[in-house]
Amino acid sequence: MARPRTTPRTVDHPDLTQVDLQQVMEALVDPVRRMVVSQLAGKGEDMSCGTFEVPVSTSTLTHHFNVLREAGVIRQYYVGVTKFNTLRTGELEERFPGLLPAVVAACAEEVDPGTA
Amino acid sequence: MARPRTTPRTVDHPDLTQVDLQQVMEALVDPVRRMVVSQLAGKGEDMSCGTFEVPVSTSTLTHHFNVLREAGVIRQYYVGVTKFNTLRTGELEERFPGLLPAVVAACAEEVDPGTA
DNA sequence: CCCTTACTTCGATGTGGGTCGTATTATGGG
DNA sequence: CCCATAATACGACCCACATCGAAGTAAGGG
Repeated sequence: MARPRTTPRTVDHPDLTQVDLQQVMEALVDPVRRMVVSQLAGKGEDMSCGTFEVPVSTSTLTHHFNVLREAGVIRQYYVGVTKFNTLRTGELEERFPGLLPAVVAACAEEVDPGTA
Repeated sequence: MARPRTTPRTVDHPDLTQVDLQQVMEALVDPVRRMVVSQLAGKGEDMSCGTFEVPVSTSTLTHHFNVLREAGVIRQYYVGVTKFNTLRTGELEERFPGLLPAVVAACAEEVDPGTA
């Protein structure tokens, strides 16, 4: 019986009760991180880290994902060598009602003023 | 007939159409500025600059008022030597629906978790 | 096994912004 | 007129953070 070569890579996520507004605001104030959130919300499905359209290097992008994850905005999980990202929409809504939708809507409106 | 000694002091305010999300987010990400916004929203009436409870010097507070005003979050006007502040609630709601209420609610919830 | 793919880690860098103290200006009262 | 009050302007300081490139690690395919 083959023992697993390595432990499957896991990712830690904070409970939303232990995330405060300051953290979320700091996560959402960066334009690149808002792009990530906006693209996740727009796509409606999980996206791998490499598929985001952002004007920064991959190492910088890794940093942004960390910030978003630690602020409880996104959830991440590995599938093989690829890391996927989801918005923690429902949990965030419970913790900070209306906040994420308002920001996402404002992002969308800036990208395409007609759509809103 | 006494001519006015000086022109009455006026304050410039941006039109909300020329304020972008980045500016508003940057304005609201600072905890001191959120205290200002929160106290304004909680009080329900205009407040003079000196009546806010914030843990910074008056010169720093002046800076925060400037940032909030330039981001279109507050409106300021002089009455004699005193400067008053109002939230531009309605205009902001039109520009970024739901954003200010969500932030204000989150602030209030942090200060007093029971009230929400 | 090696190689590629996908992402991370680390260290260095630069800059923006929050902070303060001091000096200054504006208004109103005595 | 002079002074007190309210707030601003200015300059300096400091630190957090976004950014990058280069090197590292982990999974999977041939």
